[in-house]
This record gives sequence, C-alpha cells and structure tokens, in this order.
Amino acid sequence: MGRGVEWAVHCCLNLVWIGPEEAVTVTRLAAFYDLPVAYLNKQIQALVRGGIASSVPGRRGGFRLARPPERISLLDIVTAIEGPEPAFRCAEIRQQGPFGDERESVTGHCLVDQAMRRAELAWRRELAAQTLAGLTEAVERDAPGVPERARRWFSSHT
Amino acid sequence: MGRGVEWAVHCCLNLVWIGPEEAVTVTRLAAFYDLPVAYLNKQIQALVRGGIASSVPGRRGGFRLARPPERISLLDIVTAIEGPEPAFRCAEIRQQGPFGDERESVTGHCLVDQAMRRAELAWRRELAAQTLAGLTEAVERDAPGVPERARRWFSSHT
DNA sequence: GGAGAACTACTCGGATAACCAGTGTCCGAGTTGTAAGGG
DNA sequence: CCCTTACAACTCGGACACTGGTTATCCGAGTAGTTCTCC
Repeated sequence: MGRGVEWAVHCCLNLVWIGPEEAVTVTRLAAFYDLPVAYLNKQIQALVRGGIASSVPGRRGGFRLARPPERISLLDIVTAIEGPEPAFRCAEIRQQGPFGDERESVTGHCLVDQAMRRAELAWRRELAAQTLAGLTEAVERDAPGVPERARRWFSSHT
Repeated sequence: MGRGVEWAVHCCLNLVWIGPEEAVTVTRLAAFYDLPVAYLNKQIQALVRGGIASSVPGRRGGFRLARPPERISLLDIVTAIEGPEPAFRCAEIRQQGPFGDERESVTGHCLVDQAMRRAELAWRRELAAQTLAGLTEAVERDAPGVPERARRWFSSHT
C-alpha cells in the first residue's frame, strides 16, 4: 500500500481540527509533517477527486474538507488514494491451459476469488466503521492538548 | 497484491487433489495453467520457505504439500508469498516536522496505525478461517467431476 | 479622496522524469533412475 | 544371473535482466490581494 494513505489521513485529521471555514495550503501541511510539497499536493488532489476535500484556488486558496467528519470514513480516504479496484484481482487462470475448458464451470465465479473478496470485504467493513470524527475524538482523549496546539501552529505560521 | 498468490492457491488445490504421495513438478503445474515455468517455480519456492510445501530434488522430484490440507489456511499461503510485513506500514510522520515533539505522546502508538492494523487484522482473520480442505470441499460441491479429472490429467501427462 | 484597472504574488492542477518492487528469465548444483560392465 | 559403478537426464535453487507502478518534481493556468493612476 502506498504511503500517501498515511499522509492523507493525518492531513485530514488536521483539516478537521482547523475547521471547514479556513482553507489550508499544501505548503503548510507539508511543512507540518516535513513532506515533499508537490507530491502531497498530488495525493490531496486525489482526495478532491474522491469528493472528500474541496480545493479553493487563488491567492488565499487551499484545501478544506468537503463533508462533515462524521460522514468521512477511513475507507473513503483509502479508496480515494489507492483506487477502487480490489487488491486481489482474479486473472481467471482456471480457464487457461489445456484443461481450462473442463474445469470448474465457467458460469460460476471462481471460488478462490470469492474467498479473497470475502476477506477484503471484512477489511473494508472495518475501515468503513472508523470515521474521521471518531478518530479525532480518540486522539483528543489520548492526547488532549494536541488539537488546540496544532490549530495554533497552523494559524501562526501564515 | 502480486498475482503469485492466485497461482499458489490454485496449485495448492491441485496438490491436495493429487495427494501427498506423489511429487508434482513445476513444469506440469505450469503447463496445467499455461504459466511461465521458472517464475511459478520461484513462487512455490516461497511456499517451501513458508513451510507449506516440501520439495523433492532429483530425477522424479517435484513438490508436495508439507501438511494436511486441514492445517493450511489461505492466510498461510498469502503470508508465504507476500511476506509477513503488513500492507500499511506506519512511517511515524507524526514525529516528523517542526511540531513533532509536542504531538500525540510518542510513547503511545499512533492511532491511525492502530486503526489500520485493526482492519488488516479482520482481513487476516477471515483468511485464516478459510482452509485448503474447506476450499477443496467447496469446489467438489460446486463442480463434482473436477478433482478426479484433474488428477487424471496430471497422471496422464507424465 | 475615491474608484477603477493593471499588476503581482500566490495558489492549485496536470504533464513530466527517477526510482524501486514485482515480473520474468537463465544457468548451475544436486539427486535419482538407468544401463553398461565385470564377477 | 547379479552386483557395482559410472553416466545421463531431470529436478530444484538461486543469481541475473526487464517492466510497470509508485514516488518525486517542475512548470503553466487561474484567482485574489495590492498598488498605482486618473478623475
């Protein structure tokens, strides 16, 4: 899995703390985590394409969350960054080879693929259960001062 | 995810049907699915390293299952092929940057990483629940004639 | 002094290279079946 | 006829190229703030 997922999630957390009124530039987000600016921009553009964030062009532009954090799940972020296609893609090798015709009826779906899809569905379900609001809550419970300090850092380094 | 996983699972299914008495060469397995021989050999070598299959060198050598199919899960195969490290690897970017020191206490684990691990654990649990014996049973229920015909194909094309 | 227009600085956005893991291929080490040769 | 021994064929096993995707970078399009000029 690409590391852009980690970047996107952490950036989304900060976007939640800052609030949807103010747009945050990629430059500041990258400086906050010491990440390559242009590449982080590319990842957040993927979030925009996925409908998670919205971009504001122009002089005092930047990014903000397009939806309230209660309606943004980790699955949404992962899907926006990594793409919608599943990790395991069945190539239907059971139909290849000299024996392919007589094998498990071509009409039915590949059972191996079904098992893999079942597992990946469980993974996706678990990710969908975790929402951004829940995650920020957990962080506030675990380290109470962090959100306020992060907010101040972003507002100070204008 | 690499496609070697699909190859390995299907080959393991055939190894179950053939039985542990006879060793099957990579050449025949590759011919059965029309796959590149040497590369499939590499993948099955990974299975051997994982303790799932055992190799028999020499003239009438080949591969066989090292354990009964009841004790081989899909997770074992995936882990042997793809490696034990999780798909999402936390780079601890929360500790990077100028604000890193004051952030979520470094002592505690990253909550984002915890959420990702939780999801991946669910995926792994689902894969561990599916065993090779169960899968072969399902295939026999879905397409009863296949195992016997496959066995005959492998014994005929010596 | 106020309004308007041109300018500039800063932003996103997509097009463009560099690097690395997965993919594919090749040849050597090793073992076993086989057959020839001698007793 | 049987045992020993050398041979040869076939197997796995790891070392060597290639390729697509992730990673990283750069420059152009566009917008808002700012300032200068004219009325």
